[in-house]
Amino acid sequence: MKEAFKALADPTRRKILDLLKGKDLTAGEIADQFDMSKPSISQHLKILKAADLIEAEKQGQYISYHLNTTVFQELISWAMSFTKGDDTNA
Amino acid sequence: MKEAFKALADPTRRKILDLLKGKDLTAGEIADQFDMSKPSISQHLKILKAADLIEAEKQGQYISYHLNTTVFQELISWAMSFTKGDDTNA
DNA sequence: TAAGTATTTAAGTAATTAACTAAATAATAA
DNA sequence: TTATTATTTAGTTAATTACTTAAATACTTA
Repeated sequence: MKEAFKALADPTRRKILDLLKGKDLTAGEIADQFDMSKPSISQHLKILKAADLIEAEKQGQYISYHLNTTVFQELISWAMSFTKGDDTNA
Repeated sequence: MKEAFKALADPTRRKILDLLKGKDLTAGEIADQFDMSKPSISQHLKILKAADLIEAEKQGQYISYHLNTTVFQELISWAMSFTKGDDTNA
């Protein structure tokens, strides 16, 4: 989760996650949505992958990215522990 | 939420939030839990407050801090939108 | 009012981050 | 094999962040 919190701090990376909602996209398709160089987006993808928020799948000369929901679920549990008399994460 | 994501990226700030689970604490009581200068903790508290994750209440010469759960709830909704065929935040 | 305690603000610095361009790798197509 | 396309890695730089110490502010008590 430590990595995920840092990964989520950046607005470009959060927008990438939004783009991946519902549909998988290649690195290039993702980069096309930003006014930023492809290497910069590649770096962001690397950070999101290291945080286990996304997964990559090589398809020929393309690399397809998709969401990995497990860390989002952990995040929900974490946040819920602050909303009640819950001491799950104590 | 933008501010909250950045605030949550730092482990010291996440630990402060954990300390505030269940009980309110003064700035000094919080600082005592860390091997770090009081001004540094004060800065972290300022960032958490700016992100609406905590609220401050002046009590005489002390300042008492407590959690504000609203942003945590927003965070839960946000994270949930990634876990299903949900397009709430689309 | 003067002294002490609690906390913040200010100013400076070292480490980290996010961007860039150029070069490398990998797959496909001619 | 050579060229083209897709993507990443490497190296550099500017901006941001997280700390520090010193000074300022605010309240309490003698």
